[in-house]
Amino acid sequence: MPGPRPVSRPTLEAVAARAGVSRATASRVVNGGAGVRGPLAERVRKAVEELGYVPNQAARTLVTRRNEAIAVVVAEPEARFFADPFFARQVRGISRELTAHDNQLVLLLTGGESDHERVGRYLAGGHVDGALIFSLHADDPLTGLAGQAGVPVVVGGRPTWQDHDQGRRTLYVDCDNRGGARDAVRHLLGLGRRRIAHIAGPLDQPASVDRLNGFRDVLPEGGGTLIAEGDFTAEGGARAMAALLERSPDLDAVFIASDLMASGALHMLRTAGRRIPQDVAVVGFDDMISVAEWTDPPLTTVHQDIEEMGRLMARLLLRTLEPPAPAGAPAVPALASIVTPTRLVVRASA
Amino acid sequence: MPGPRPVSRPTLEAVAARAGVSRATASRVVNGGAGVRGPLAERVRKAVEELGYVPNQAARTLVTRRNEAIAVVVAEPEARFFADPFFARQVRGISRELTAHDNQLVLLLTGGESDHERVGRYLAGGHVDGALIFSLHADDPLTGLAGQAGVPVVVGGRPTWQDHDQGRRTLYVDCDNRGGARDAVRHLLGLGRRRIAHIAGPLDQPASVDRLNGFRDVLPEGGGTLIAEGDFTAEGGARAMAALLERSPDLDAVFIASDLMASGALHMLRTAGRRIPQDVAVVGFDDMISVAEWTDPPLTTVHQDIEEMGRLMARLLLRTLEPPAPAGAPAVPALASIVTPTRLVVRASA
DNA sequence: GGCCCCAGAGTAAACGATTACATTCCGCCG
DNA sequence: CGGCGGAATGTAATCGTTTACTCTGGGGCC
Repeated sequence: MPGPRPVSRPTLEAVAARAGVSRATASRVVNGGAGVRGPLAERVRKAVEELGYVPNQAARTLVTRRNEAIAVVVAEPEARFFADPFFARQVRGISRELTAHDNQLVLLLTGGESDHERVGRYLAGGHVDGALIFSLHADDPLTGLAGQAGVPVVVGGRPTWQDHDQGRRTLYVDCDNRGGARDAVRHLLGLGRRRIAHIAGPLDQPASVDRLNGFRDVLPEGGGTLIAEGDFTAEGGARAMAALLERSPDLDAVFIASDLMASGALHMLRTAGRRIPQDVAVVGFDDMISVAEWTDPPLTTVHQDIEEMGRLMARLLLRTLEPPAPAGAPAVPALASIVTPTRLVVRASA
Repeated sequence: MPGPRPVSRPTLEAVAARAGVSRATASRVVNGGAGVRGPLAERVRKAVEELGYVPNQAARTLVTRRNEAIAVVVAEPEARFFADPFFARQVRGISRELTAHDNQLVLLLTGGESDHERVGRYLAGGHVDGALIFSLHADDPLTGLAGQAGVPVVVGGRPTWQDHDQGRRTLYVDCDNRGGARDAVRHLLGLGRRRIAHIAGPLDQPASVDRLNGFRDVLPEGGGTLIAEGDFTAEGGARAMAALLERSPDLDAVFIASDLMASGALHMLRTAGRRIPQDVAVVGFDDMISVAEWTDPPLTTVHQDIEEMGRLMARLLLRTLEPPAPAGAPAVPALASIVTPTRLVVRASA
């Protein structure tokens, strides 16, 4: 037996009737009450209260063309992405910022190619005012889809195709991957290490490339046998570590492009009988506390403020949506992509 | 400079005009085309194609009172909940099921008390057709809010207040926590362990209580000094383990109510010089692969199919929303809460 | 004291779809 | 050959808001 059929919610009409005013006046009060005299406004507010009136968003959207909702689009060709705490945190920051501005968060998880069409349709359907896009790989068509649907976009992480016209224009928020990597490697040098290896993430992802470039900024000669490519999983980290140990048994430090890979690598190093940090010093990247603090030993790593990045993405997008400033207004700073700083957190592994 | 102002999307009116039919006919074709003759329908479809028409959801919702959207409400008084891979997986299952039925997922993260009012307003506003609610604690008013807003609800995990009238009626999806716990403890018994301890989750959460009850089903005498309460974090697991070791230094096995706590406990056991599983056998709960497979040694644990649970939640809710079957139709099975089975996965720790 | 003007309130026209109901058309049966 | 019925199509009401525009009344200025 289905529950009680939801009683039809009161409409603005009902509120107006109860307060003895016109629908227009009631509407004005509900939306801030500018231009309505005190006592009248009060009557309307009372009626709203008594009836438990809540505006019907569909009707409102229909006329204002505003949804007060933004989409978070997540490409997850591999299962990993969404389960990644990295992403979860970022969504949390986004949610905070959005609800602070009374916007809703619509989550779009896309699996394969077929889903892209669905997402495109959805964005084009005008369900949301803007989109925050996370895609793992270089060739992801999602951003293009959104753009051509006329939906403003901010992407998470630097896009690869900055050389395109569209790429250059695309707003993004990223952390200072390259600078963070430099700090990590300098720290290892400071500890007196001289055979420093690197486990990179998949090199079709800009973050991986940037971290690798940071490594090379400090160690231009560090090449070939001291670099291995992982896949941002613990298992991949272990495999890469094994490969490095075989090729360069004398390495005395590793900078690893993610904490998760680092946890796998630590595992492998222990298995190979290396003591950490005495024999091999290890530095990770991300500062995923649930990982970094609980490895054995606790991981020295490059911290990035993930939640803040999410917040910034949302803020940037919302600003994009604001109506262009009136002529006389104080000039707002132009909208631009954001790169947040990183910070080395020293624990026991290096 | 803002991008190109989004060109106004074509309306159904435009499609109708181009196809040379009335709006009504065009609408019928767009919604499945029942009762429209072949050639006409074809003309309409062509017009849709050429104009790139996408129905305006707001207008549609206004008249049908259907949103094709459901809310996922997550109480996260502590930061932990959302970052928990457990939850992420469940959302993934939900998303799969929803998009398979062309429904959208609206994510509502609620922080403190103040947020509850916001969520209540949102649900009452008729933005969504139903809600999936995850709350950590017993006294969470979210379910009540939704119910009183007339929005159908399915909750994740058994609610505590099953004794209430409302509680009994509330639909939920949970895994067989109690049975899983029994299997875990029986496994330890089978290994010849006799001093078996338990680290429980916070006992204001039903899942924790059920797992504890499963433990007691098998070991009714297992009491006092062999039970400690954790908080589902690795750190809390470590603390609880330390307490147990102090109170009962002779314990030879632990069943721990979550993998994350287990990882902390393993850490503590090693620190205390215990070999695993020789000195102390350890069984976890959840089978969070990213945790359980990478502990040292890999963790024996109780597997639950989290993604499937998410899928089931969504399916159950969608079924609730279906119009009541017409009189003559084959009787559909009554809607009921679901308890999914668990399965012991044996790795190296026990 | 008359006028102008403006702020405050009301009227009504959108917004873009769905759908009950009216109309038309056609084939078929008696 | 006329009328009947049902399927295909069109007409128009409706959903609940916002907002441009009109109307009203009263205060300030000359």
